[in-house]
Amino acid sequence: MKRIETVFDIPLDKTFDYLPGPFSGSISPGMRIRVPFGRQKKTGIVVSFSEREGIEEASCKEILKLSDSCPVLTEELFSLAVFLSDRYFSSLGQALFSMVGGLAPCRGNTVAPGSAISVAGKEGFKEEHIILKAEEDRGSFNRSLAGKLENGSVIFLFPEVFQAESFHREMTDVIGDRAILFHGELKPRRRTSAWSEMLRGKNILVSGTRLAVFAPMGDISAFVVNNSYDSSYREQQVPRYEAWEVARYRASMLGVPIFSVDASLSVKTYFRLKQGSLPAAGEAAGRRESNVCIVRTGRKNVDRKLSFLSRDSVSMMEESILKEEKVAIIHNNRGGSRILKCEKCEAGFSCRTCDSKLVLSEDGKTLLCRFCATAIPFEKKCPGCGSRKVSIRLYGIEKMFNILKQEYPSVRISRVTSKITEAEAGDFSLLVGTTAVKKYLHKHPFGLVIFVSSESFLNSPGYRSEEHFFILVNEISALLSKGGGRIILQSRNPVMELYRSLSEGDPGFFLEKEVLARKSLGYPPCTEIVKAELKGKKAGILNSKKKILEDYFGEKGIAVIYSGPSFPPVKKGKDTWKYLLRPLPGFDRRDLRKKAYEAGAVLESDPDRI
DNA sequence: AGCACGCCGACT
DNA sequence: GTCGGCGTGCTC
Repeated sequence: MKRIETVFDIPLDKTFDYLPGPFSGSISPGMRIRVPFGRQKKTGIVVSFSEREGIEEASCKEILKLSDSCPVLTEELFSLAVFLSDRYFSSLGQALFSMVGGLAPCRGNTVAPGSAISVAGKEGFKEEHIILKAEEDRGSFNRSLAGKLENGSVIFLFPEVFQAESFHREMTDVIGDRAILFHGELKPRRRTSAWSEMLRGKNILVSGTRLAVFAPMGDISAFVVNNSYDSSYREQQVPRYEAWEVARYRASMLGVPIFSVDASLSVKTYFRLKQGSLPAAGEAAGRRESNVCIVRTGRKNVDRKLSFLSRDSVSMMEESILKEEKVAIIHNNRGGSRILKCEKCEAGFSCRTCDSKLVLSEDGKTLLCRFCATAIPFEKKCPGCGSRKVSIRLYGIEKMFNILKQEYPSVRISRVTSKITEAEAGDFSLLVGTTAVKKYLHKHPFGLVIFVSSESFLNSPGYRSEEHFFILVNEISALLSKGGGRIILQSRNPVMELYRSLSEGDPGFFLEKEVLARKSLGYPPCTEIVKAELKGKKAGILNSKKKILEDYFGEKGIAVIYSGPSFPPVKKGKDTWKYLLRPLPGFDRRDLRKKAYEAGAVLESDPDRI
């Protein structure tokens, strides 16, 4: 009797065999089926048939029902799932379910027999990066790339749903229902109908978020990724894929081009450009006219009443308000944003091992290095010269908002944080908030954007904090450039390459330095790192699991960069252990995953946050 | 992953 | 004395 080999959304690579029962003639690989699984019922995905009769027939259960009347996955997506499971440490089942897990049962429409993948051959693959001078140019780039539609379907990825929706509306006006919107926030029914239209259709233009990288058309002719460095391209659940990377892999397998339309260079893009693995798109690495101005803040030049702004910032702000331009004040509120500065010496808060900046832990008790495992207790004095003249300032959005309202009673001031909705923000001419104000910069012209404390961004832990700030400022710079808006970066000590790059509009200073740092310290994009998270309550059991992992790391030459709950500080209880690993190139990914599974650890390749 | 079974610690 | 959290094992 024929067996149906099935995989599930569980971290096991094993396939489970079922008997077709009454559905014998109507099952094919790529369909989802409902089956008994232990004491529960589960949905699985059929991967193949086997004729094996060896195992006892009795232990093999029958399929309960078919979830789909036709396959929801193509052969190409199957092989993409193999890539996902290998690259991002998941089972094949988890990879397949990340593509079609959210779909309602798919009924009534059969895939046209001719729609099997036409493998175009690898020669059509190329990677191109477009760096926008102004955000307004994005539309025309995307529209021109939509011209590729003549040769087959095109997938457009956007970081946020609202951006995908707006491009989709625009495209619907041009090509009608050949424009399809696809993202994870669609209700199952709409998501399913979009999926089956993509399965059957030709010359489709898909606009979507990271999930749309799995759009199932058989005639894909190009991928377009907007702001390809954006952190929302990273899936937070297993498999923790990165959509730009998946798109690139898919493009290379299909032999089609991939375009990135970016408001900023990222370290990764720059690294690839430098390696020569990318054709430099125009002046990708070149300069743009800068609208960024650095303002050094210190005792002497802060405003009397608005103590979080320098006098220069205040006068520029008042000037803008008089001209009836909108002004935004941005502050990174995370963890209270402690700003450390020694009044006596310059080098006080640097790590002795790797010369990187030290930051204060959330509890304020420890100084932590953003790159290595250095952690020294903070005793309210400068670790360099011992001076007690160390300033720790703490500002919040709320406090700044109240002070501003008091000082400018006639100005319409609004607050923006991730928790405050647009309606609540209302009409305004002065906006105070976290990076959530970015959304407003898209929707209204602004004359001035002030970063209260660049340090509040740069001091957040993680090897990419400088890069994130660099990208954020470049994005805002692109948003403001057409309207002649300006950016002020307040900083207590603006001496890094980063500031020079931003103020001179030349990304090279920062990117060059950053690539060198990543290279010598062994961080992405130069070296792959893997984060392993281990949970456990009882010390004894936890230690035995830790031992499984640590023995394995030792045996395979996998370097552990740090471990234990002391670094970085773990917020959610004391029961999570994190390892940051630096495996040797070409390591056995499947084997590492197997060991991690044994120890109950979750792996993430090249994590953004460490 | 999710569920049941089974082991030790603190409670009426 | 049991209740329950957590660790372990199994799923065709």
